[in-house]
Amino acid sequence: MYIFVFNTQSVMANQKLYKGSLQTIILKLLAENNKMYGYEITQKVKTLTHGKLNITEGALYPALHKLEAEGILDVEVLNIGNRFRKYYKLTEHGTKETISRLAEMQTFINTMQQLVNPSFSLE
Amino acid sequence: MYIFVFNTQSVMANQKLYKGSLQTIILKLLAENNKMYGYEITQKVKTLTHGKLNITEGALYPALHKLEAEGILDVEVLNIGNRFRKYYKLTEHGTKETISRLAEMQTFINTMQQLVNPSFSLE
DNA sequence: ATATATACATAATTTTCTTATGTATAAATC
DNA sequence: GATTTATACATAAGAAAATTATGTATATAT
Repeated sequence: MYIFVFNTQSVMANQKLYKGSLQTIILKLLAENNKMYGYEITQKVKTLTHGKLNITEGALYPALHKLEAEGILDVEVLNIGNRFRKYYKLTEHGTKETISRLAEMQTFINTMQQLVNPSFSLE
Repeated sequence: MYIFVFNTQSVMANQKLYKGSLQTIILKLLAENNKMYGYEITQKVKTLTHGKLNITEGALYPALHKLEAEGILDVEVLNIGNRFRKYYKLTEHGTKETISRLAEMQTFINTMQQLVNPSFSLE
């Protein structure tokens, strides 16, 4: 006999809300950690958000490829034993872009906070 | 001779970030204002966000119709002179749903704030 | 020996938006 | 008076960004 208990309140709130913020999250992590590989990013985000945000591979890898194609990220393939890892890091342009995206994210956060709960506002 | 000046920094930051939050914004406004019509919602959001968020009609009306179909909103059609307006208000179920969605939004905001700038965190 | 974790990738589908288009009345401007 | 802008609804086509499903392969833990 098994009893499963899920705390749906604390885990995986509304994943939908994170739509549109994945790229900014990736850029912020790379700004802090110099170079990271995809799987590492998913684990780091899971840890930092206490499991609230789980980046799926189907979202992550296309996002990394796109950022690379846009010249925001550089990639370096390293052999680790018998397998490979693709390490990503910010280009010079990517660093500028990150600063800009983080500013936009802060504006967004402030605006949403103001909208949903004016009393929490910093203004 | 015309000179156009746009301040692209303060107006319309990254509209993409708002993806997924439209329904919650609508619900919050209806919780505060009892009943509102579509156009009124777009104007209210524009004012409250100082022009940072402009809800398009192509996004708004389908969202209202969906919330109504889900039993979250009730609609009442009123004649104003020679035209009509569709006033929306929260159902009983919609009020509960709003409380839940606002809690999810607050969790999202806190998580994103923590991610992009840990020093701003309230924790 | 088997299951789980690590590590990449892509295709099909879904969701949610933008952009474009359409209709119609009211008010403001030229 | 004519024209533009604002008010007020609606939907269709297309784009963007995700989820879900599937695939491959090695390393580690049970």
